[in-house]
Amino acid sequence: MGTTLGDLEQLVLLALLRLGDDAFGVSVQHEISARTQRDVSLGAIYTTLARLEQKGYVSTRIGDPTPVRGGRRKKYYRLGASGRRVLGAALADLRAMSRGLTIALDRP
Amino acid sequence: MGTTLGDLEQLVLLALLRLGDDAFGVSVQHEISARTQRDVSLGAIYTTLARLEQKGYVSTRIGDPTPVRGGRRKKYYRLGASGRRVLGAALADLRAMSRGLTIALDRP
DNA sequence: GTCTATTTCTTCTGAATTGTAGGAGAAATA
DNA sequence: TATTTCTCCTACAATTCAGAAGAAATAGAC
Repeated sequence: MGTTLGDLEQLVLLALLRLGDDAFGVSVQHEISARTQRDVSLGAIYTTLARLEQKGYVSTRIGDPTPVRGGRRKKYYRLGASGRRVLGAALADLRAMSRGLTIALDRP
Repeated sequence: MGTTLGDLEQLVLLALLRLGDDAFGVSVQHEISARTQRDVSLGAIYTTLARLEQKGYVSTRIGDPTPVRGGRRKKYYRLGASGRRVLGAALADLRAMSRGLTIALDRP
């Protein structure tokens, strides 16, 4: 049981960073689909979030209900110190491997 | 069964790019362990290479025996056009998700 | 030359981890 | 009660992983 992250785990953790205090299941899905070419199902998002929580990489809190029809209480996720560290390590590894390789990297 | 890459697949493909004409199982492992903090077993490297070949992302050729004791013939791997494209897409997604963050993928 | 030892590299195998989709369920307002 | 939003559950597919076994090459002894 190493400390490495899968590729979806990396994307989800990055989404948490971007979203700050407004990171919950649906908004994470939106963030990923808006910025990448991947369309990930909500089920995949939630199972990934649950696993990251179980590993201690993210913490959660239950939000207040919103005055919107159907506005169920959201479960907010937040990146913890260990999660940030592991994510940084994963990205650092990719950076190290791709350093100097302008060919593959700058290709849109 | 999409066209997404696992995180080890990404590292292996990057290693192939770096190694050029000298990419075989053991050298891929060396390249990754030399540049990253990950220590990946040879078995993991070979299963990943085989899967990438099966997907058509890499091509292979069998090399000549080398004049070294134990110099078994190597199986050389080379990144193909589709592999390069998929790798570029995976890295582009990560870049898009980390753009603007201090933890960014392309931080100097 | 042939046999054996040794080294290098590859392949196999089974298990653990991670990724995935779809639908059921819960919780909120109208 | 109806409707909407969001979460959770479940089952399976794909990827990652380590360790052991296997194959292929040279070197040295005889």
